[in-house]
Amino acid sequence: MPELPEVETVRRTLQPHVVGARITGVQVRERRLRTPIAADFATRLRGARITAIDRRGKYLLFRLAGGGVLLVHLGMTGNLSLSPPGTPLETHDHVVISFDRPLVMVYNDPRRFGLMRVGNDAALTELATVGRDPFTAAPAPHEWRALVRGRKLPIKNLLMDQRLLAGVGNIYANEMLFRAGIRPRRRAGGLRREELARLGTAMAAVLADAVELGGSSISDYRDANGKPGSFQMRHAVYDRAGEPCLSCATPIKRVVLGGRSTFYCPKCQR
DNA sequence: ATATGCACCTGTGTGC
DNA sequence: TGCACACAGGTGCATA
Repeated sequence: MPELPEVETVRRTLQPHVVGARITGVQVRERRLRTPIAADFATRLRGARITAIDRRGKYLLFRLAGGGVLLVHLGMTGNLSLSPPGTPLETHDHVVISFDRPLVMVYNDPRRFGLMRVGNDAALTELATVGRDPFTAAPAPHEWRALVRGRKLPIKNLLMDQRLLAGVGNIYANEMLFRAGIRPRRRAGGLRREELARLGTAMAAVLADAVELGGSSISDYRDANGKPGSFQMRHAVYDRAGEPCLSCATPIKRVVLGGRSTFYCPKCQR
């Protein structure tokens, strides 16, 4: 579920409540995430004060006083939400963190594809391969050339390569290619200069709009306050197979690229 | 090095 | 109503 705009929305909605708070309790109800939650996870968090929340691609980094980091990835169905102490827990509420204020932060994740780890920046190996963040550090036009040079894979697959551009997932790769007028299957290295320029513009616009609207709520995504996003109302192609293109009314096509559903308008995207 | 396919896990929707 | 199957926002590993 959560791609860059959703993770950024969660970060923004957590920040005012959690930054400055001290962790007073950590309850791990289910350790079996993508990588099992370490045995000393709770011990290392207890007593720590959160000084900031950063984001790198789809990762959230809770900065802890003293140099530690709580690293969180929401996977496909992960969710971080705030609630008053004493709120009944629900199925798949795997981790509950309480603070020195009347507030708890709950990690819920039905499919358990997410990740929670405590360490320092150097010890968090998963951060080593995270590429540049297209929301806070969008590639300049001349940098696109270097990103795609010699690459034969479909441009959509390249957009979703977290080692290059961290944060773009299936929804937003589809949407930005529609806005750029480029077919998802086009070989990345074969795109012309003006197409790359259009893609850069489309990427910035789609991400900005999506963050502005609080992300996309397809089924169960909510921000930290339980509020859904509304960018799904703006989806031009994602999950619209057979429906008319919003621009030319041609039926939207669905194909599979890299094992992921891919949607495009055969007329507007060349 | 690069590209692809599948496994990981639970929930939901569809068709029989 | 039950059952089988396909599919879902992501990533990592095995395989060519």
